[in-house]
Amino acid sequence: MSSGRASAPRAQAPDKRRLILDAAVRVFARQGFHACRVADIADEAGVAYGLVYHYFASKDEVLDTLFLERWNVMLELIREVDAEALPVREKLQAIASFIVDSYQHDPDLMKVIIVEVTRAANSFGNTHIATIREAYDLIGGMISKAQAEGVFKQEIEARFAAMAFYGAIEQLLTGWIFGLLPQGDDYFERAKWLVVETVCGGLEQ
Amino acid sequence: MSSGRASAPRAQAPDKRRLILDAAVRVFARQGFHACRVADIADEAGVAYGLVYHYFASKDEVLDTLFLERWNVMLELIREVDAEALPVREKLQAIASFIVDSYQHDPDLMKVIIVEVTRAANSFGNTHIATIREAYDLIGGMISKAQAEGVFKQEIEARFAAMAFYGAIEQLLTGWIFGLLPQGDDYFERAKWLVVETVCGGLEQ
DNA sequence: GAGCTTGTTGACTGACCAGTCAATCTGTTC
DNA sequence: GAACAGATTGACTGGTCAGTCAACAAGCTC
Repeated sequence: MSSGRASAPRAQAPDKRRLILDAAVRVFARQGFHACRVADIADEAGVAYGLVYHYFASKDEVLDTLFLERWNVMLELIREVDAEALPVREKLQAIASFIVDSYQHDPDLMKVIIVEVTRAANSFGNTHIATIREAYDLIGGMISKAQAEGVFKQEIEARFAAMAFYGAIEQLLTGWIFGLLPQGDDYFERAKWLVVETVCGGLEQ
Repeated sequence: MSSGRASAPRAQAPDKRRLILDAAVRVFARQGFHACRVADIADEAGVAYGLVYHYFASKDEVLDTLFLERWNVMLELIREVDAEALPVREKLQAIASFIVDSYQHDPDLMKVIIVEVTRAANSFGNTHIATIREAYDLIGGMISKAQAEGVFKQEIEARFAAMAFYGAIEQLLTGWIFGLLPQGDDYFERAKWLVVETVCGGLEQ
């Protein structure tokens, strides 16, 4: 132990950049983006104040990074699902599951993304509107296709239905975030099913 | 005209308090609560900076007032509807209509309420959580009753269904707020119907 | 019109905090 | 071990802004 060989790349050298990002998630979730100071992030990460600015150009960029990292994973999943030849219901099920799983896996991160970006019409939401929109459009496309195939009713505009579907999921997460709905593996599983059952049941012919 | 009789209560003396509240709605909607300064509100209202603090204890209290004014009207409507002997679908229709009408009538106010309060888990959302919850609980009660009557399926937890329903509506408003969905009288009418059709269709036995 | 209350004004202050920067440390190369 | 690059530190600065306050105005009462 102690000094050790200098050449050995200290097993899993703590990636400070990652450390800062993870700390930021906790701080943003706890205090909110606006209410926290950059110093809080540095303290939480156990690094010096200035190091945050070595890795990120600004406080905003930290949040941007967190959001894009996760949202892009979701977009990729949606595209993959979309490419497969599955019934709409299963496609929507996969999306709902992914989002709920994301929350189950890292509630803080999802809280930050939803509260500070996805729903923040005056700040980050506006910055990332194009990226956010992509998800809505992809879901809208799935629904539209299902309508063309005669699986879903024609009378309900696909774009609107997509928003309603996504909004229903996000509001379930919001319920968990606010402590308004009971949590736990069982509830998460049922929620995935529930939202698809509800929305698809209403959309099917 | 000119000086006029001093005793006459100047026809509809401009209620400065109201003037400030209305100006605040516009400013909050345009710039966001955090990004705007109290001076912006005063300027928009055409009054002196200090007057804001004559009528309100803080910047926060201005937003609190706006939120409570409107949310209480909605709670009252939900309670009224709940008291009547109507089919669930019509009750939910009334609620969806009220919310969409509210947006149609004053989009800025609804934007502020949704973006700055209802979805702000780290600031005002937390402060008003009890008041917000009341609405969810009332809707949950309606759904629960419909389940007991055999109109809605039992398998879907009422609380979760209520959140999904409310979330779907709010997301439609969000779509309008972000400019992602087309607006106009026709779309508003269709949206009211759509959200109820979708959700009720999925919940009914 | 004196005296009171309430409304109105805007300059000022005190705290806060994002972002800068010069200095120091660590590791690597030749 | 000199020389260099990148990582790390934290004190400091410059600007911002919520909230205060002392003064002035307007209306009301007797």
